[in-house]
Amino acid sequence: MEVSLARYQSISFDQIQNSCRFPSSIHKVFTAKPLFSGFCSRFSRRKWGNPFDTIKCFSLERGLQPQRPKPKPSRNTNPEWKETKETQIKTPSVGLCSQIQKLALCNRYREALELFEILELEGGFDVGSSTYDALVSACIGLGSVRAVKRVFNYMVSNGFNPDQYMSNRVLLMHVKCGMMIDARNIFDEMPEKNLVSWNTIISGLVDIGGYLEAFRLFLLMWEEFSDCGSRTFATMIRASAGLELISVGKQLHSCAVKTGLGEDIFVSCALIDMYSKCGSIEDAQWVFDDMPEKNTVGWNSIIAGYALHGYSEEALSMFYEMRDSGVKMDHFTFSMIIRICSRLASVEYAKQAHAGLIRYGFGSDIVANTALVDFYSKWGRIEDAKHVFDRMPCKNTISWNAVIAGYGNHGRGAEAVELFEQMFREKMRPNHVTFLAVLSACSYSRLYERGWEFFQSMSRDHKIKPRAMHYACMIELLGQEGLLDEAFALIRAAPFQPTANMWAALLTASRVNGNLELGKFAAEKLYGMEPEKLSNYVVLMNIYNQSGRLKEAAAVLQTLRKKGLRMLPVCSWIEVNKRSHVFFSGDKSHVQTDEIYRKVDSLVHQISKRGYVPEQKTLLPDVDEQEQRILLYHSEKLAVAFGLLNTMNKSPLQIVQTHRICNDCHNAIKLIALVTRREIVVRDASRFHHFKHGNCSCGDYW
DNA sequence: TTAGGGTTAG
Repeated sequence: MEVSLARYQSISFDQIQNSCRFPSSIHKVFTAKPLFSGFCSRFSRRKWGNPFDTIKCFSLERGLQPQRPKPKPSRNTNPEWKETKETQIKTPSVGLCSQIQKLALCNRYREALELFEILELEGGFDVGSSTYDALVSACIGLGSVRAVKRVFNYMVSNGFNPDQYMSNRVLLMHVKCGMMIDARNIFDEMPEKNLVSWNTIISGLVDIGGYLEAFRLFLLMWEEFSDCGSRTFATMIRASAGLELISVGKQLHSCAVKTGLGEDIFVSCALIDMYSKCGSIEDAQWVFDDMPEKNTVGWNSIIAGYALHGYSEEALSMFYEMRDSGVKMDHFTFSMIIRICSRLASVEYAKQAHAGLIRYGFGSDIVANTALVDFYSKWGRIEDAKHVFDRMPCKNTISWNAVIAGYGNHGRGAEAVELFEQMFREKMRPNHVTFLAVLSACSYSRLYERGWEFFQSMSRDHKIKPRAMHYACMIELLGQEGLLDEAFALIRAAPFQPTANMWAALLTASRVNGNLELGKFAAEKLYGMEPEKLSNYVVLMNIYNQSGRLKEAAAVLQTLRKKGLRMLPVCSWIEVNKRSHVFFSGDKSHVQTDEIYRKVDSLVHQISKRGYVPEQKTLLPDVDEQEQRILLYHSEKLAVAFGLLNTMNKSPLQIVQTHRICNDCHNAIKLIALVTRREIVVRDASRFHHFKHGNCSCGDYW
C-alpha cells in the first residue's frame, strides 16, 4: 500500500501507527540494521522505530495533515511570469551586463544595483540568465527587500522565462531577504520543483521559526523524491532544535545514519546544536567526539552547547582545546568567548579574545562587538563599552540595547535615555528588550516621568505589547516613588495573569516602603506560585517576623523544614592575575585566609568610623551565634578583601555571586568603596551594583 | 553544470 497522507485526515493516531507504511524504498532504508555499533549501543535502549512515524504522527497530532499542492501543468503558470510585456525585446547592452556580473562577482553589490538602474530606466532589455544571476547575488548580499522587488519586477515585465536553476535562484532571493509570503507563492507556482527548490523553501521556513510548516513540506518532499540529502537533514534537525523536540531530532539522527549521512559534517554540526538545545549536552558531546574531522562550526557548536548549559569553565577549556588543535577560529568563536567571559567576569580571557578578534580580522563583526559592549559595561568600564560601541561600523537594535542597558546598570539613566532618543534619530527600531533596558534605566535612576512616558508609548506608538518584565520595571519605578497603590493597581490592570516577577517587584516595593500588609499579600502570592522556591518562604517569614506575628513565622519555618528545603551554599568569585578565586561564606580554605580575614576586620574597623554598624538581624529567626558571626565574613566581603589585597591598579574590582547581596554587605561595600577609593562592581543574582564614591548605582533599592 | 545545509551578541 502506498502512502497517501490525505487518507489520514480523519483517522486516529493509533490507526496511523498501525497502518502507516512507506513505499518500499523508504521502508528498506528505515528498517535496515544500524550501520555501526557505537550508534546502536547508544540508542539500543529505545525502540528502533520508523523514524518518519514519529515525525508524521507528531505533525498529524497538531492538525498538520499534509496536503499535496495542486498538480501543475508543465509550463510555468505563475501569473506574474505570464505578464510578458508585448514589446519588442531589445538587444542587451553587453558591456553593461558584463559589468554588473563582474561587480557581483567581487561582492560589490551596491554598485551592481546602481548599474542595474540604467537598465531599469531604459527597459525592454532581455539581459539573460547570467546577469539576472548576478543581480540575485547582489540582492541576497545586501538583503534588500527593495532591490528584490526591483529585480523581480524587471524580470516579470521583460518576459524572462527562467529555467529550473534560475527559478531556484529567484526563490532563494526572496527567502534570504525574508520575503517568505512571496517566496511561498513562487514555490507553489513553480512548474518543476527539484530537491534544491524544496530545500530552499524549507530552510526559509525554519529561518523564520515556521517549524511545523517546514515539517509538513518535508513530508511532502519525501513522498515526491523518496530521498533527501544531508542539507535537508541538517535543516530538519535545526527545526527539531527550534521545537526543542529531542525525540524528533533523534529520529532524524537515526535516519541520517541509515542513509549513510551520520558522519556528514553539516548533519553532525546540526546534531550537536540540536542535542544541546534540547538539553542533552552528553549526546552533543558524543556526536562531537564521533566527528571524523572537527571543523570550526563543530567546535563552535559544542562550545555554544556548554555555554548554554551554564558550563562556562568547560566551554572555555574547549575553546583552548580548539585553539591547540589548529582549527581556524572565526567571529562566532570570539563572540561566544567574550560572552562567556562576561558571565564569568573573566577579564584576562576577555582581553585575549578582544585581541584575537582584531588579529584574526573580525574587528568589525557586529555580534562580537555587541558582546564586547556588554562585557565592558558589566566589568564596570562603561566608557570602554561606549568606545567600542562608537567605533562599530554598523549597529543594530541589539547593539543599541547593550549600550543602553550598560548605562542604565551604572545608574546613568539620563545618558541611557539620551542614547534611546538618539537611536530614534538614527532611524533604528526599538524592540521589547530596548524598552526593558530604558525602563530599567529610568527605574535605577528614578526618572519616574520619563519611564511612565516610555511605558505608555510602547503599545501606543511602537505596537509593542508590554510584557511581564516591563510591568515589573514599572512596579519598581512606582515603588521607588512610594506610589504603592498605583503599583498594585498596575498589577491588577495587566491584561494577563500577574507573574512571579511582578509580585516580587511589589514585594520589594512594600518592603522598602515599610508596607507590611501589602508585602505579606505579595509574599503569599509568590509563595503560592513557586512553592519550591526557598527564598519566598524566607521573605514571607521575615515579613511575619517584622510585623511581630511570630506564630505565623514559625509555621512557615516548619513548612520549609517539612519540605526539606535547604539553603544551597552560595558563593562569590573574583578574578585576579588570570585566576578565579571562589569564596563561600565563612570560608577558610583559601591559602591567604588569615590575611583576608585580617583585611575584613581592618576594613570593618575603617568603615565603622563612617557609621557602619554590623547588622544583628538575620533572615532566619533561629539562627545561632556562629551563623550570626558568618554574616561578618559573607562571601562577597571575603572576595572584596581578597581583591583589595591582591590588586594595585585602579580597575574596578569585579565580583560575581550566585545570590542576592544582603543589606549588611551592601552597606559595608558601599563604605569600603568610599574609604579605599576603589570602584567595586557586584553582579548578584538579580541585579548590578556599581559602588563608587560611597554610592551604589541601584540607589539602595533592591 | 550552476543552486540548497550547520555555529555567535542584547
